[in-house]
Amino acid sequence: MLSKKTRYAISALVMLARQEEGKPMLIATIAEETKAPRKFLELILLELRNAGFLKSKKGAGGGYYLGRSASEIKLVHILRLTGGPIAMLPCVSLNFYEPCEECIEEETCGIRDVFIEVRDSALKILTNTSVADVLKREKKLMKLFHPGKFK
Amino acid sequence: MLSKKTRYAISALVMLARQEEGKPMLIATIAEETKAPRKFLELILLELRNAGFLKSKKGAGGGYYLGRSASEIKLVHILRLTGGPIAMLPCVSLNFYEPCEECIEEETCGIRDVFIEVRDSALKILTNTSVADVLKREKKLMKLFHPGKFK
DNA sequence: TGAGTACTCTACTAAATCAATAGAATAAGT
DNA sequence: ACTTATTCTATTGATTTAGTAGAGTACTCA
Repeated sequence: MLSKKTRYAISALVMLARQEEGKPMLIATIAEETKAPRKFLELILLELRNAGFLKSKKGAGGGYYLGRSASEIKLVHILRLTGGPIAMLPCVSLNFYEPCEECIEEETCGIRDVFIEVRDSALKILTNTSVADVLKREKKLMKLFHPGKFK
Repeated sequence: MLSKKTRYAISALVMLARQEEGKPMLIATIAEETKAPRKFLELILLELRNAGFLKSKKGAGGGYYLGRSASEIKLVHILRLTGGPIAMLPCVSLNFYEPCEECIEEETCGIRDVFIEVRDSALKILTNTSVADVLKREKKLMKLFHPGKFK
């Protein structure tokens, strides 16, 4: 399961991508719209900023805006930054690897072999999907479920 | 990430499948080989038994043995039983579903849409892989890494 | 230039979950 | 009967996640 932290991070980035134009948005506004506790969100936005995904402006008229184009920010980057390992076992994690305590020999472990496959299939989707793609999906779904509101 | 509980459950089942023949195996033996704490493993085996994956015999010469053929026990069954949701978000979980608190409308949520795809790709592998398949993979890997020991 | 706005940073606390332990009860075999 | 071994309930400890508090810093605009 993704942590709330990761969930809020994705929501915030999608939100800022929707806004586009590079216009700064207040933490307070993002918090309200994504239903994240304001102070908690601050920490998350800060982390995203330090990693270069966001930029910020202080003072009146300030706020957060995307630090790079929405199509360059892949979901896998967000997950990794906010600490969620993608793999289901430590011994198959690329970025949070830890040797398996239970099995005798990693290379010949059948369990590990299966979960490498699971990891790869998830990774493939998450590395190919950007924040911009999420927006595209959103639009596609809107047309599908509320055809009247669009043409 | 899978919980230790799930990890121990899979290991135990694979272990018992390797033994086959329906000969009962002591908790103590399984615990030793899978490096699981004995008392903790007891709880897990009990749960597997109550779900029908294992059978047990009390008294001298007793122990645990497979309750059904190794090829019928799919990994997805074990994960679900021992409590690990497969999905990365509650709102896309088939067995542990909870409505999303953050988004306005589930059907048109782009984030959800992506994670449905991730879930399905994992599910496909886990429903198609049985404990028997894990053993097969193990053997294949053994031949690959230790070709001398086999013919 | 100064008043107010809004991000930045460090430290702490609360809650939930996971992992493990303890010990008594029950059942089966010899 | 006595030993072996599973069954079941309850409790504890450790770790992680989620959220809170508050002081500090930088910037904008009038």
